[in-house]
Amino acid sequence: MQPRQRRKVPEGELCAVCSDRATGYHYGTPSCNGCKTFFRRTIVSGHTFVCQYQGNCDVNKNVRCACRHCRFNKCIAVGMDARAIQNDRDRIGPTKKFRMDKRNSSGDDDQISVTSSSPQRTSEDRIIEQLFRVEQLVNALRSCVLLESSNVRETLAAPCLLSQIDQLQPDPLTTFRTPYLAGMEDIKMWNIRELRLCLEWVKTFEEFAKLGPNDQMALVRNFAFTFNILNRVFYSADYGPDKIVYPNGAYILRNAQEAVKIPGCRSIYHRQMDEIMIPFRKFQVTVKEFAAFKAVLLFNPDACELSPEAKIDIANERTKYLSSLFYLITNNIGLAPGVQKYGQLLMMAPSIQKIIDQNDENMHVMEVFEHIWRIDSFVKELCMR
Amino acid sequence: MQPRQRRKVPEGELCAVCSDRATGYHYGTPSCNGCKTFFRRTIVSGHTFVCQYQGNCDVNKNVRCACRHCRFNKCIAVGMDARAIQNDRDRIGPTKKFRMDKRNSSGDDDQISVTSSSPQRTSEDRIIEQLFRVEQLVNALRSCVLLESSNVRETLAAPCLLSQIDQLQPDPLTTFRTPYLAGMEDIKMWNIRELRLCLEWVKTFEEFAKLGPNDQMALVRNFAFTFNILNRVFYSADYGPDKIVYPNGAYILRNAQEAVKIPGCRSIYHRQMDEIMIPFRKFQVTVKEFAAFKAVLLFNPDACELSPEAKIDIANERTKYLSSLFYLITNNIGLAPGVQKYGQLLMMAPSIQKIIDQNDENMHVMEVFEHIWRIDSFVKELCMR
DNA sequence: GTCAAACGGTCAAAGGTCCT
DNA sequence: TAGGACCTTTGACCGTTTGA
Repeated sequence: MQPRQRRKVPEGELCAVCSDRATGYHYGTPSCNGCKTFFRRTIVSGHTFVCQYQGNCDVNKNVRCACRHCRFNKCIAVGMDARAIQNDRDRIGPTKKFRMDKRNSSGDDDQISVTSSSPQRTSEDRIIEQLFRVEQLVNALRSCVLLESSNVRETLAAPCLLSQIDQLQPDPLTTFRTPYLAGMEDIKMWNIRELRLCLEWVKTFEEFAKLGPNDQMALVRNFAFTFNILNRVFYSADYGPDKIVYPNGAYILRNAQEAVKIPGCRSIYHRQMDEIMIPFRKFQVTVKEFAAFKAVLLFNPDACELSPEAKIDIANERTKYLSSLFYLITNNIGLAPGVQKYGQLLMMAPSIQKIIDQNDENMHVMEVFEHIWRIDSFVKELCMR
Repeated sequence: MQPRQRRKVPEGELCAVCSDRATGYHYGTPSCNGCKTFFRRTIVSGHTFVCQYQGNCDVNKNVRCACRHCRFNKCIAVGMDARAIQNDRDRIGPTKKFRMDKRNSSGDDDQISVTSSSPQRTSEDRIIEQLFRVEQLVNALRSCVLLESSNVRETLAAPCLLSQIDQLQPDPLTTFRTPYLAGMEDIKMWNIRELRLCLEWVKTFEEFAKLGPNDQMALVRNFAFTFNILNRVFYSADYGPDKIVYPNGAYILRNAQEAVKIPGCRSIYHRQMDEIMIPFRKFQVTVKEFAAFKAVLLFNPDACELSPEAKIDIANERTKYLSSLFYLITNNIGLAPGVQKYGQLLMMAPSIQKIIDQNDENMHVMEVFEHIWRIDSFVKELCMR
C-alpha cells in the first residue's frame, strides 16, 4: 500500500479529525480507527450527508457521530485523500476462508449487489443509487484492457462488459504516471476508450435497452462525445484551471500544445475548462449529481433521427432523471441553495452543446485532411453527422 | 463501542434482567432488545421512577413493563453499565423501503408557497412583476412604426423606446389579417423588427445597462436571434403544430414553402416547431415564465467575447432569474410538478442552442450568395460571428 | 527475505426508526 | 406515550498487501 512516507505515528499522536488516539496514518492523515473506517465507507458508498445545523459542528471523540456531514468535511479538511482508497477489489482476496461458501451459495457469478447496502428509500433514491453503482463500475472499466470494437451497432447488441469486469485485465496504459504533456496518441486513445465506455454505460439503462436499434443509435450518436468530454473534465485531477489531466497523467494545456493542434480547427480545450471543468468545481458537483446529469443529457427527445414514438418515452425518462437530480441536490444542500445549483447545472447544457457542435465542425475539417489526420472508424461512426 | 471481549452470546442465553431471549451483550450484560432499549432511554432521558409498591417487584418477560422503577433497578443490579451509552448520533433517515409519503402527491399543500398570499412581496415576486411589465410593453411596441436603426451600438446607447411608446404610431404592416403564406419579405421584416425589439428589451435590465459597451455587445449578439425565434413561436397563434403564424397573419409551414427556402440551407422551421413551439404549448408556459426564461438565456456567462470581469456579474444575474423562475413555477402549480416543468423548460435550452447554431451556419451560406440573398446590415451586425 | 505500515473486511454492539 | 422488533452505523480487531 504505497505509504506516502514510511514513518511510524508517534506515540500519543492524536486523530486529526476527532482527537482520539491515532492508530496510524490512514489515507495520508494520522487518524483513529473510527475516522479511518468512516471516511472509507463514506467515499465507497457515495453517501452525502446534510448538516442539521449550520455546517460548523464540533468534531471530537465524544460527539464525532453527531453530525456525519461535519465529520466528513473535517476528514477532507485535514487532508484525508480519497485517492488512497483502493476500489480495485481483485487485488485483495477474501480475508476469510469460508468466503468460498458464500460464493457458492450465491451462484457462480459474483453479483454487483454484494457490496451495496444502500438505504433505498424513495424511487428517486433508488434511481440515484443505481446510477452511482454504474458510475463506479464504469470508472473501474476505464482502466481495463478493452478489446477493439469497430462496429457500434454490434457493440450495442453485445452483452454489457460491466457485468464481466472482474475477468478483465488492468491496462498499464491507464495507470497514473507523473503528469506529462499529452500527445496526439494520448488524445486518440482516451477518445476511443471513453466512447467505448459510453456504449457500455448506455446499455445499463433499462429504457435504453428497450429502444429499437435505430433509436439507440440516434441517442448514442447524439450523446457519445458529450459523455467523452464530461468525463474527461469531471475526472481530471485538479492541477488548476489551466490543465485537463487524463487518468494516466497526460495533460492538455489551456492553450493547447502544438502536438495536439489540428490545422484549420479552433481549439475547444479552453472552453472545456472555462465552461465545464471550472463550473463543475465551483458548484462542487458530486459524483452522484454528475451521473444524474449525464443521464439527463443522454435522454434527449430532440436527438436527430429519433423515431416519433420513441421521443415520448425518452422525454419521460429525462423527466425522471431531472427530478431525481433535483431531489438529490436539494436533499444535500437545502432547498434554496439547491434550486440555484440545479438551475446552474442545467444551464451548462447549452454551453456543452456549443462545444460539441464546434467539435463536430472540427471533425469535418479533419476529414478533409484525412490522409494526415485519420479519424478512427469507430469514432467516426459514433460522432460524425 | 469497546466490546469487552469479542464473544457471541451463546444460543439460548437469557436476558439477565427479564429472562427473555437475549439478543447479545448490551451495556456489558446479556439482555433482550426491550431491556437494552429501556435502559438507554431511561439514562438518556434522565427519568426517575417511583415504585408503587415495596420496591421489590418481580421483573420477568411477562411483567417487565409493570414497574419501571424495579426494572431499572434490576438493570443496574445485573451490571448494565451506563458508561457504555454514547452521545446522540446523526439521524439516519427512513429505514422502511416502501413509504407512501411526501412529494409525488399533489403539490397544493406543499410548504413552498409561503409567499403567495402574504402582503410582503419577495424579491422574486418583484423581479417577475418587472419582467411582466416589460414584456407587455415590448408586445405593444411590436406593432408600432419603428424607425430604421442601422447601428447596434448606437441603438444600445440611445434612450429606451419603451418609455416613449405612447408617442409612437401603430404600424399597419403588423395588424392581423386572414392568415396567408409568408413570403421572404415577411420573414425579413419580422426578423428585423424582433431584433430591434430585443435591443429595447435588453436595455430595461439594470445590470445590463451597467455593463461596458463591449460586454453589452457580446451578450446581445449571443442572444438576439434566440429572442427572435422564441418570440416568434411563443406568440404564434395556435393554428396547429405545423404552422408558425406571425402577428400579421403571415405563416410558415412545417415544410417551408418555396418562397422562404434558401438554396444550400437546411430548413430550421420544423425544428422550431418540434423543439420549441410544441413544448411551450405542452408545458403550458405562461407569459411570466416565458419572460423569466428569456432573462435566464440573455445573461449567459459563456457568451463569446465577454470580459472576464463581466462574467461573474452575469452569472449572478442568471442565477437570480433562475431562482425567480423556479419559485414562479412552483408557486403556480406546486413543488413536484413545478420541479418537472422547471427542468423541462431549462432543458429546452440546448435544443434552442442547436437551432441558433444551425441558423448561424445558414447565414454564412447566405452571405456567399450575397448578391441574391442580401442580409440586412443590422441583422448581420447582430447575428453573424 | 523480513516486517511494520496501511490497506480492506468483519460483525458484535452501539443508536435510530416506526408500528403497535 | 412508551415499548420493542427491526433496521443502519460504528469501530476494535484481524488478515492481506506492499515497499523499505
